[in-house]
Amino acid sequence: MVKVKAESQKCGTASEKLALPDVAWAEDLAKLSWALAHPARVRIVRLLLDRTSCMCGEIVEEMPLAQSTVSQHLKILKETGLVQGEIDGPRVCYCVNSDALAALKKLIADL
Amino acid sequence: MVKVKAESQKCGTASEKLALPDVAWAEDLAKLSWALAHPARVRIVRLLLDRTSCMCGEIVEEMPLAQSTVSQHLKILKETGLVQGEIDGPRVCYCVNSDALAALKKLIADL
DNA sequence: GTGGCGTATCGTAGATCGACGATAAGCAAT
DNA sequence: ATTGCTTATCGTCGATCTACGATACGCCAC
Repeated sequence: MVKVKAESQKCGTASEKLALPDVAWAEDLAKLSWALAHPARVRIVRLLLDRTSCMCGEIVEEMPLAQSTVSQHLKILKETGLVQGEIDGPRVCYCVNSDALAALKKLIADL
Repeated sequence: MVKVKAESQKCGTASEKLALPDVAWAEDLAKLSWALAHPARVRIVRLLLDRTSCMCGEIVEEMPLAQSTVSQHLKILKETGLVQGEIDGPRVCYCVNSDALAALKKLIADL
């Protein structure tokens, strides 16, 4: 839906520049894309989608990575908003933020 | 903020393993996502989509980056296959590879 | 060929990532 | 309060990214 006005002219005039909102838009998409820019994070998201929720320890078992490394990836995913964790006693139950995922899908689809 | 659903579901003993193809799939998606994991590259792709094709020099003028930096971003985009450049005399006309873009859209949409 | 234009590559420097082990922090049960 | 389990953070290392200027390459026009 974030359509940009058509400046579909020939590659002759460099007069047009990207609108300011476009910069923020690019940063949003870049941030979300960056969250998925590592295979481990992609697999984590996939895992959470398959299970709807999951503990950190289980993710660790699925991947050849140390617990601290997985925790860091989860932190990144949380910072981008793609994943959220709910404290459940001594554990944390992670799940995908479907709103953020939908936003990413829309940004990509509207590309 | 966004709220999360109940944590009641215990993530019991389902020690499922990701299928092997899933690893390759994750790497593919990660690679494509990585291409868009930088605002400059997002803007480049957007610019190319708006114009269907564009020279490197024009991209440079649209962004506060040196020509060599833009060239490096273009190289990354080419390596991922999202963008391709046609040599047109002394210049290079870049355009988005719609197949690769469609592949990315599908990978994201199927998430 | 020479010159000029557009692009790619090189080399460098600073910042960030990705990985790990070690350690701290939080909560439930004893 | 102490123990045990789960997760987060710290500190560090090597690798990679990002940016830039400088330079090399390719292609026309002259």
